Amino acid sequence: MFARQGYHQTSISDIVSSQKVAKGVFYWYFSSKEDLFSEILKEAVAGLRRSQAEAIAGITDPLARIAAGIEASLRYVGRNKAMFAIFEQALGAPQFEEVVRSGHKKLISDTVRHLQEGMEQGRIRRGDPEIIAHEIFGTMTYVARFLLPSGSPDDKIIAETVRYCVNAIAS
Amino acid sequence: MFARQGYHQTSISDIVSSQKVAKGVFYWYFSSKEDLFSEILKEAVAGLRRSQAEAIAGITDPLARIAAGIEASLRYVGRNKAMFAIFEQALGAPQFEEVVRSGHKKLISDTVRHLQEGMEQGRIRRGDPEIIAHEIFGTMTYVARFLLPSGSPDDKIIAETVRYCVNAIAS
Amino acid sequence: MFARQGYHQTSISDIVSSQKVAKGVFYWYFSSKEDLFSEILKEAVAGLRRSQAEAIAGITDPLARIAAGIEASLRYVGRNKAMFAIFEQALGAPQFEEVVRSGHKKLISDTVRHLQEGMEQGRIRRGDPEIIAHEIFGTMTYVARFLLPSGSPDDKIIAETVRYCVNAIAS
Amino acid sequence: MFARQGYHQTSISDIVSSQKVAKGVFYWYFSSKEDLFSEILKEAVAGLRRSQAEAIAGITDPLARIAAGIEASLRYVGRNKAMFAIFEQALGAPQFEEVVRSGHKKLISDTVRHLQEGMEQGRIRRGDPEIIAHEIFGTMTYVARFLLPSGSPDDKIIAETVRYCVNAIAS
DNA sequence: AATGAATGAGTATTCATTCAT
DNA sequence: GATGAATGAATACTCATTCAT
Repeated sequence: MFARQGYHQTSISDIVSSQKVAKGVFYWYFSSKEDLFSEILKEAVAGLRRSQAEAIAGITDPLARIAAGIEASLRYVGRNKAMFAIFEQALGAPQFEEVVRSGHKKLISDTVRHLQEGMEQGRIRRGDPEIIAHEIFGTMTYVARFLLPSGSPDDKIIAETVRYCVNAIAS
Repeated sequence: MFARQGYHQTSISDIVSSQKVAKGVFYWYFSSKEDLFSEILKEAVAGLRRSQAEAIAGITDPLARIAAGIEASLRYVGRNKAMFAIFEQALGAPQFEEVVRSGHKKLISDTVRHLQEGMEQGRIRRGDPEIIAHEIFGTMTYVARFLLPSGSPDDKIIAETVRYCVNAIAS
Repeated sequence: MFARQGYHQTSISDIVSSQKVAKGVFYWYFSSKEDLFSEILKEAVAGLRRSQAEAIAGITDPLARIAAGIEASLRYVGRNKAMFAIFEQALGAPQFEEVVRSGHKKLISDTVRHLQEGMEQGRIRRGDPEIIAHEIFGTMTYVARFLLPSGSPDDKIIAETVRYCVNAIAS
Repeated sequence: MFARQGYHQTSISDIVSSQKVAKGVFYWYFSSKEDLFSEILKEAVAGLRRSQAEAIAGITDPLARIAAGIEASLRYVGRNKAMFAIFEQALGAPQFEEVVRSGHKKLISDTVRHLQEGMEQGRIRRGDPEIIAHEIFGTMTYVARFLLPSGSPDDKIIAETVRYCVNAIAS
């Protein structure tokens, strides 16, 4: 509901009545509306990291790992569009700044590690890995936001995006 | 104020009292809170396009035009962080979907034109220009969102980002 | 309404609908329910002090001033039973401790002044004026609380109370 | 907890968790929150009467009995400040009017008996014993409320209060 | 006897918007 | 053009109470 209607447009009333439970139950499990939203946010980040980790398991080449990570991420987001929409809402809201920052840091530092390794091995061009990680992340995010919901086949979009990022960073 | 506190955390009261005028004045100039926000949004998009247009004026090589556009955009966003923060808030809110979509379409189609020209001239690798335009946009956006507010010098970040995008699309 | 139904049993809704105004008006004039209650409290104390001051104006004998003050207070409370009931509710409530304390201090110190003067002139027996002031106050308060609302004629009660206090403190 | 935080600020949750039992237990022993509060109230009145009865046992002079009763009451309240605070909260609340009234009636009629006897024996000045009993009660109550919690030594306050009341009613 | 999850009515407060002056 | 008092729908959150286990 947060994804569909937005955080502010979704009332606790909406939430509990959609689950056919009384209002009190909500507060038995969550301390506030913000709390629920944060939980979803954290779960979204955790899920994304899990699917990235699975995808790169066993791949030794750092550049290939990054490519696999991008593909896995886009597929994950494709399957969990609601979670992604929620993430987006959190971006602009001061009250979720902290959760967003912390999620980001984790995701970025995962990528930074592969980038550093790749640079050392000469597979990835030299540069500030922190900046490059953000660039990759941004590429993925926008594609996910504006293209995956559209009609065009995901596979084509995903392949193009992987190619874009690999070109951008390969040495 | 929208940028600093968020759309919902900013009340009409806050706005008018910061300008030392009465509430009625607000409704003399804007039909609603949403209207004001949309105006700011449209102005942000227009400003970004203007600075892109200025930057690429006189450049004939399409790839160079894109590079110049990216640099100009990042500089513009760096100078107008508040506007950017507002844009971000609009992304997650259903009520601004339309304005966002329309702004995006304009920005994307500006880039698509250069990409198509570049592909025809062999300066830019073949691919779906629509997808590539989104990729470029996403790269810029994330960098703007997460790196420009940080302490590190903008020039370094901008140079790295231009390089990233050019590598990604050059043939 | 606070006096009749109690602070917690009186909702903002009750208050505004009794005045046939919308809920928002309440918050235009008072910042909260607590604020309204505090205002009433302060007004009650101010009114009591005013009627005491009027009653003792021109009386030179300190003991007579105290007697006149007691009579005036009881008559005031008799005329403003609602205000008194409100004061009583504030006594037990932690959130009004401060207002109560400050009101009390004023009323007590008014009396303390007369007591000291009376002791110096030998009209009033020696003793801790602070304690005696509380004793007088308590006498009045309980009488007001439990006897004035009853059927019996006020004059008799008031006369008896004045006599009680005067006996208690005269030298 | 009622004394410290107030009746409304104390939830059943607070109560049961402070005792490390589940909510259900509360309703096994008490039928409602009001019920618990009333029980405490009644117990407070009973305790006060018990300590008065003990104090006056064996004293034949009615005036001395009253003096002993006042001293015993103040000492009891000094030892049971929480109970007293609870009594005070009940004063303003319509839902406890009945319990308060009934407690009062008992305490007042105890005193009235001694007063009548004292008047017959010429030890106590003539007057309406009902009114005088309230006056005595009020004196004690306010002293208890505002002076006993303060730092000053209880003995001095108690002695002064006994003197005040005895002066007030002695013939 | 005891647990604690579930209920749902109740309530203070906010705020976009209007409109008589 | 401007004021600011008034409107009232909307909403997060609390908490006494119940009851299946």
